[in-house]
Amino acid sequence: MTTEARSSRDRPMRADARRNYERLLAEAESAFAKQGTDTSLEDIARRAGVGIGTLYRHFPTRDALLEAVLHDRFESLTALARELPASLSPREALGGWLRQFATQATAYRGLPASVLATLHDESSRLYASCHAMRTAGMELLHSAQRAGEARFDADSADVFILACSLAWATEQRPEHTDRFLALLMDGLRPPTA
Amino acid sequence: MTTEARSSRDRPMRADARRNYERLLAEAESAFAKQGTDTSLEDIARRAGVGIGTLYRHFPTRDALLEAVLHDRFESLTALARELPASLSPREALGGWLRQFATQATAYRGLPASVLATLHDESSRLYASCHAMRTAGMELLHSAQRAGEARFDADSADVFILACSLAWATEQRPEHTDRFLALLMDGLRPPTA
DNA sequence: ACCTGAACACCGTTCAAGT
DNA sequence: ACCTGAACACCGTTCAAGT
Repeated sequence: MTTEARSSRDRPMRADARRNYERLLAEAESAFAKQGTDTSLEDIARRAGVGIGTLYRHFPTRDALLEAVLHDRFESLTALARELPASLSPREALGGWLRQFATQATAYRGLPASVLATLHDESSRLYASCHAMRTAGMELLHSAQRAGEARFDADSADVFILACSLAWATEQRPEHTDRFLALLMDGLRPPTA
Repeated sequence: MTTEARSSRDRPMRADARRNYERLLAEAESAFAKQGTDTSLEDIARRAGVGIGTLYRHFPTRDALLEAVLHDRFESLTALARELPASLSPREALGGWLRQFATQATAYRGLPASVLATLHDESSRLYASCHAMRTAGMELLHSAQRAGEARFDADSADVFILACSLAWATEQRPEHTDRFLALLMDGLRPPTA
């Protein structure tokens, strides 16, 4: 199954295999950044100087490769969601997290779509990593709701979709991130406030 | 240039050419609906029973084909934008139009992205047709702003991007269109109201 | 255990040859 | 004037053969 891909983080690898793994990761990172999440896998292998088969051995699907590239980002977003409430009001914490999420999710063109797509496919490696981040982030929504600082008629699935839409909009006009975010946050305000 | 594609609506065509044109349009419509805007052009030609060259002759680019398929939708959205203010308040007119826009833009998966992408490419046939619709729709935003029923710190380019994000979100959860729309409309409310 | 690249299937796009 | 389909370039994915 995904044993090969996993081993790179969990178990030792032969030196040449590890080197190939790292090279592929580095090239994938830069290719996704430059060309978007639908960039050519063959190109990545070529630039990394390995056969296409090697890419598939390490990353059996495009999602597996994307997950490896995104893993650290997702982890830090999860961590952020747990730290923010310490220093900010529930509403501010949610806003701060959404802002960071939108920024991170704009790193590669097409990422918001890829992230949402993965949530429909539990078998994907991206799913687990993404799910944890989503859960942590949406905990901030629940806190804000309990504190009466966010409306109740939007479940976390909705809000996560909106967060992705926000990222999608941000992708179109990065310089207006703050406006889009402000609008989303205003929309999330409880009706009576 | 685009003379061939144009001629189908403007000038007479040889009978066989017209038949091919109609068939291609019909197959494209159903292929876009079933497979999204990135569906295979070869497949469309095959289903229409014509050579791939014939598809390219009538529709030199994917956008040209998309435009032909979307033309009527865009025209009716433009018309709607002009009719709504007669019977509704400026704010309600904007909301009603956005609702219809989101619904229409969900007809084919990937459409919100295609529509936004086209606005960066003035030479595209889709551009003109899309631009007219956008202008008419965003006129409703300006009316609402003048009536004090929408905030001023969002220009029409922003709001159109948001409308596309709304459509994008709707694509993910069609059954929650109204919630997403309500949230957007609340976000557009003037701060003091 | 890992790597390679040929092989297969598929698509986008062009264009010479046909009617 | 229009149609056809072969030709070319490219990509995703698999797998037999190599070390």
